[in-house]
Amino acid sequence: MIINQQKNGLIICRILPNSDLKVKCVTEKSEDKIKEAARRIFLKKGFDGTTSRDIAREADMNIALTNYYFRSKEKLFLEIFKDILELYFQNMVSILNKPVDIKTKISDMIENDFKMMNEEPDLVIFIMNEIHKEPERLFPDLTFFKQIRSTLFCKQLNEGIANGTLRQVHIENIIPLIKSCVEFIFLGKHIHKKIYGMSEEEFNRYAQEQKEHVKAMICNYLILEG
Amino acid sequence: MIINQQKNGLIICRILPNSDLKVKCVTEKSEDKIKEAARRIFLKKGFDGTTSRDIAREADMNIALTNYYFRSKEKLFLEIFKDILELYFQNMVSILNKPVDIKTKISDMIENDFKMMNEEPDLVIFIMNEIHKEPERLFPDLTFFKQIRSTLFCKQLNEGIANGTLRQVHIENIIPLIKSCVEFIFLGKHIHKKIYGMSEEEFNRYAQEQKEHVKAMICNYLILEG
DNA sequence: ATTAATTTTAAATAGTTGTTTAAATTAATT
DNA sequence: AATTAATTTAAACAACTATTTAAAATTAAT
Repeated sequence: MIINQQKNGLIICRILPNSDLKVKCVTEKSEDKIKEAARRIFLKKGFDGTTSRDIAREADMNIALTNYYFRSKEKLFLEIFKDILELYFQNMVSILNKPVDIKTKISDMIENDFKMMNEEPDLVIFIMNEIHKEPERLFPDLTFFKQIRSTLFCKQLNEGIANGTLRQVHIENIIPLIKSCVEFIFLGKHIHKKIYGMSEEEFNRYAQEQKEHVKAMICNYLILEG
Repeated sequence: MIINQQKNGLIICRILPNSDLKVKCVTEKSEDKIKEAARRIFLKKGFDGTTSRDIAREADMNIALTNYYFRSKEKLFLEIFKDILELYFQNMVSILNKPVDIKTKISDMIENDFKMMNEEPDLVIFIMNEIHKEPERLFPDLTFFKQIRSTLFCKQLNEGIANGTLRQVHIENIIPLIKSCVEFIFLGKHIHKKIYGMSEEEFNRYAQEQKEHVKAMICNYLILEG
């Protein structure tokens, strides 16, 4: 048997005519295929805009399988939503805990947000919109939220305030300052392009500019000179 | 006839028994009732989450009337969406044109955003989400967008940059800085309350704090000290 | 007062929604 | 190889969707 690994992840097995080998194609589990397809569609269209048939079509699966594996559209959504929320926050918390100085950390946070908004442009508006529409159903026992208050960043902030190198700002004030300025222009990407007459390339340049302004502005404000 | 104007806008007319006067009760036009009801529901649930029956129920009108007056749910939505976009932008442009110094104007912008987010908490997330989902259908001939580039604020910014009192920042960079920090914490109001364990009152205090930080931070950055 | 136009109504349209069924197929276990 | 379990299928379900119809009720015009 000759095996050629291909670029796109497929494995092609050429079996000799007189071989008694059998090939078991271990394809992705149906459950996972559905969940990934649903994630894509939910992110793009939101819960209300997504139909069971949209998901089945995207996953290339029979319409009944969503309910076979996940019991209902709602249950599937809640599973996916929890994953997305955890991803979003774990990412943030792990940067807040990095052993670097506070200026670098602010820069890292902003760079990370910038990267995320480019790679997953639907993610933040999706989270915000779904929570805004129905705040209660989407917060089960997500205790990992409280982690932020015990991150290294929080400790660094308090120390800096204590020894007079940082301005007296609460953690809940400074983090939104860091996150909002970059995320906002991506949240309203189409509006901004329209208002200021920017092409895709021009927007990208503009977003880069904005990123640097935000870094400078926040550090200017937070870090006290002499 | 004795007329008493009431607090809630109702007018009560008491007609004397032997009077030959007739009272014509000019109630709100059905078309307007539907549009206003639709506006409320669309803002709360979004286009996909709103059904024709939701609108009819909210307006207390027959289900067929929406299509009688507006031809379709889509047409009604587009009309309302255009109104909302214009309201949002005209409000902003009129502040940008106010004959006050740039520091006051930044403060006014932030105060206005703060007020708006409190009074119409669904407005900004609604605009962003609907445009994000379907950018093309929602921009017909909205040329009023370009107004921003010719506001007094823009002129003041360029003058300040020219005479060295202001940092060299493009208009498209500074306006999102002003708007994002306040709007963002309201966009994610429920998330922020959850993360930092805030009650409604605590959130309001926190939002006030944030507002003042943002004012100071932006002015610090933009306005260069002698 | 009669006619014409407008507005409102209940009912029906055809299509879509999330979900279920029961049979068919495949895989795992004995 | 036979039996059991797990997966997949096509078809159906009732409820709901946006929209239309045609008749009724109301208002305006003559």
